[in-house]
Amino acid sequence: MPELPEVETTRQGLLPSAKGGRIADVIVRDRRLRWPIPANLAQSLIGKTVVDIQRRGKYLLWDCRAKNSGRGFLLSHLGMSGSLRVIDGHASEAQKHDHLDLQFEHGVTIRYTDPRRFGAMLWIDGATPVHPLLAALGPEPLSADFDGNYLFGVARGRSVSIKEFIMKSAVVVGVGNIYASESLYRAGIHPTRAAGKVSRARLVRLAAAIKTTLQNAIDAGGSSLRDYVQTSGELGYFQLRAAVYDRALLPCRVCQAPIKLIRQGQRASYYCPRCQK
DNA sequence: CGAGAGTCCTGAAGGC
DNA sequence: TGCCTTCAGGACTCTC
Repeated sequence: MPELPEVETTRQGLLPSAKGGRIADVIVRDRRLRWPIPANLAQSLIGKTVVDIQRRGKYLLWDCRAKNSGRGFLLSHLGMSGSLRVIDGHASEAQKHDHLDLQFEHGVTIRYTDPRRFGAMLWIDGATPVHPLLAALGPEPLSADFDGNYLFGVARGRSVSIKEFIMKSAVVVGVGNIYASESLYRAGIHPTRAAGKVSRARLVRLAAAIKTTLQNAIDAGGSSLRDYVQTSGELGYFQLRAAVYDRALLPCRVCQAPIKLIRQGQRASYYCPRCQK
């Protein structure tokens, strides 16, 4: 499922095909996503040029402008099974879960596929990307705004586990279940420890671990599970060798202790009982 | 306000 | 072989 590295990889994969391209048509096959695709999405997009694609957390913001008739943003999210890929031409042999096509004047189609339909395709009208979904988001994990001191400040008094804490989008965006476990392992922090009880020094390590883990995955082109599809349409692959994720009972790569699997907030958590305190 | 549970969805995997 | 159950997961939304 797409985590931040996959979303960033997708953004980078789409840019060369989309940037500067003018949208000729929008084919909507199924509106039933996380929220229904708005009825005005197609008419809002058609005739506009995609001048840039930005990322905020796991959301993509497609900056769309028309010469005379305004500006707006396509707000997209891949959910957990969504993908966007570039197709040459406007061929329409759509498969079962191909819910939306963006057809460009220069002959390229960008196709959105999402079997579980947890993703989103929304429209923001106007010159600034303001939207309720974006209003309460925390800092970008790879930005200078995010560091151990910031984490320490927002974690004070919080009894929620550190693992669930770093997965909250209001704390920091883009840290999903896989990278939460991987980052905590790298930082040597036990996932069930209360967020407010982790020392400043250890949160400094954690923030650094999150940055390293995400950046490594981005550099590798995005790791993936099961049904992630790259923008080129190739199947996803594990570029990042997981240290703990999905390795229950397998030996820790450092100390050989069997990796533990527990459940936190209805999510699987993996950790090394010896390396993480 | 925070914490925890519920919710959407489909496909894969496991049990019988 | 086939049906049924369970699980997976992002993140919003609701309840207490």
